[in-house]
Amino acid sequence: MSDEERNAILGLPCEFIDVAANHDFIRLGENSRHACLVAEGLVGRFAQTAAGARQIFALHIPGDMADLHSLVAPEASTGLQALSRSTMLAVPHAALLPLLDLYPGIGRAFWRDSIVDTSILSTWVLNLGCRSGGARLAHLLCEMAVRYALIGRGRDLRFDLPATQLHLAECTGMTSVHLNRMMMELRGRGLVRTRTPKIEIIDWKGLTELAGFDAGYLCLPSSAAEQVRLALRVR
Amino acid sequence: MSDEERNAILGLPCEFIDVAANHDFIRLGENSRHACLVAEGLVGRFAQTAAGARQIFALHIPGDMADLHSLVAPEASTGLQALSRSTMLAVPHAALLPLLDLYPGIGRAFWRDSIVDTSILSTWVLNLGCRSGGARLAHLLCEMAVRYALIGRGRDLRFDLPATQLHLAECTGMTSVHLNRMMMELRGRGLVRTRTPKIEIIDWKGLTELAGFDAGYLCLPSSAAEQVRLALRVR
DNA sequence: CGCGCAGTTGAGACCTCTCAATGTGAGTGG
DNA sequence: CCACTCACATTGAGAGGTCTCAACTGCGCG
Repeated sequence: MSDEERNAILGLPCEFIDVAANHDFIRLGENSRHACLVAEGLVGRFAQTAAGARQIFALHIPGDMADLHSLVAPEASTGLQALSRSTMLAVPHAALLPLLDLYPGIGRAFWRDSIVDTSILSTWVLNLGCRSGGARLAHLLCEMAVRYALIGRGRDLRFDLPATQLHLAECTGMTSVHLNRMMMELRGRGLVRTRTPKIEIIDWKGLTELAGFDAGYLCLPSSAAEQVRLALRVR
Repeated sequence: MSDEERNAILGLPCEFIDVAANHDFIRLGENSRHACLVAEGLVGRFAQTAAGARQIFALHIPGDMADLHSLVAPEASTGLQALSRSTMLAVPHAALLPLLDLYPGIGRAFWRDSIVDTSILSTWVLNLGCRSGGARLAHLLCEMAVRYALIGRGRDLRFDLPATQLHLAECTGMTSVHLNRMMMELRGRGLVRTRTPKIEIIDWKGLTELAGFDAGYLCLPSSAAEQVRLALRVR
C-alpha cells in the first residue's frame, strides 16, 4: 500500500470493545456492521452443527482482522467468539467501504489478507482430513508459535495461548477428552511443556515432523520468514 | 459490476486448455501465471501431506474460477487437478491485474468470489470436524446438487458428478473403502441412487437432515435461492 | 474455605482404517 | 464376437483411533 492509502486507513474512526471470555460477540447469522481488529486476547471464528457441536476454524491473535470478509459479504454465517478476555477495535463498514473505491490498493491488500486466511483454513482442512489427532494438535501449536513470534509475543518457542483444552479440541475436531490425551502424549514425548495458558515447545524439530508442519501456507514474505526464524531462534 | 466493467472482463484475452482426467495441471508449489475458469468437467483444489495423503478442499464446476486467488497470492501452496476430462479457460494475470486498478468494482467482485469460496471451505471444515462419515458424504452431495442446479445442470435432483469414489473420499476425509460403505448406506436408506457418474437424490428432505445441510453458506442472492428451489423442484 | 471450572483418568462402545481379495463394466485387440 | 485388461466398486475381517460417559483431581477465585 502507498503512504496515502496507509494514512487513509489510520484516519478511520473506530471504537474499542471489551469482550469477556467465552462470549460470542458476533452470533451466528448476525449481520455485522463493523470490521473487527483484535487488539488484545484471542478470538475464534466458529460455526456449529444443528446437534450443537462447535467447530472453530480460525484463531485470531492481536493484530489480526477477524472479519474483514464481512465487508463484502456481511451475511456470512459464522460467529466470532472471544476465547479469553479480549479487546477489539471496531471499524464501521460505512467508513471503510468508500476507501475501497478511492484506493484500489486497499481493496487488493484486504483481498490478499482474506486469501492468507483462506490459505490457513485450507491447511486446517488438510489437517482434519488427513492427520491423526496428535498430529493435528502438534500442527496447531506449530502454527501458533510462528504467528505469535511474528507479532513479537513469542521468544524461545515460548508463548501464551489463552485458550482452554476445550477450545483447542474445537479447533482440531476432537473431544476435549481426546485432546487432553494427545496433549499429554506430546508432553510425554518431550516435545512440549504446557500449563494453560503457557506453551513451551521443547523440541521444535520433533514437533514439526510429527505435525508435518511447513510454514509456507502462512504466506510470509521472505523477510518475515527470516524474522520468524530469528524470533523462534530455530535453525 | 457495471456494464463497463463487465465488458472489460469479456474483452480479456484467453486460451482454452484441455486436461485429461486425474492430471494435476497446477502442481503443488507451482507459481501460476493464469487464472483458470472451468469451462467443462470437474476440477479439484488439493494439497497433500508428506505421507502422501491427499485432501481435496474445493470442487470447481463449469463457470467457477478455480484459482482467482492466484492473482493476489500467486505463491499459494495448493494444486489443481482435473477429476474428469476438463477444459479450462486460462486468462493471463498480466491482462487481469490492470483491470483491478481501473475498476474497483471488479476487484470487489473478485474478492467477494473468494469470500464465497472461503465460506464453502469453512463449511467443509465444519463437516470434517463435527460430522460422521455418512453425514459428510450426504452434505457433499447436497452441496453439489444445489450448485449444479444453479448452473442449469441439475433437474429433479439428478446430476452428473464426474468423480470417482476415491475423489469423493479425498473430499470428505475418508478412505475410499469407507466412503463406499457410506455411499451404500445412503442408498440402502433410500436417500440416493448413484451409478458413477450419475447421482440422483431420491429423498431430499432425508438427505439434508442427515447432512445438517443449509444452503446459506453458498451465499446465494435471494433471487438465486428462489431459482435453486425451482431448479431442484423442492418444497 | 468452599465453589466451580478446567484438566485428568478409566473402561467400554463405536467409528474408521488397513490390507487383501473379489466383483463388475467399459474399452481394446485379436 | 470373445478374451483380456484395467480402473473402479464392493466385500470381509481384524486392528486401532476416537468417542462417550462418568468420576475424580487440582487450582484459582470469591
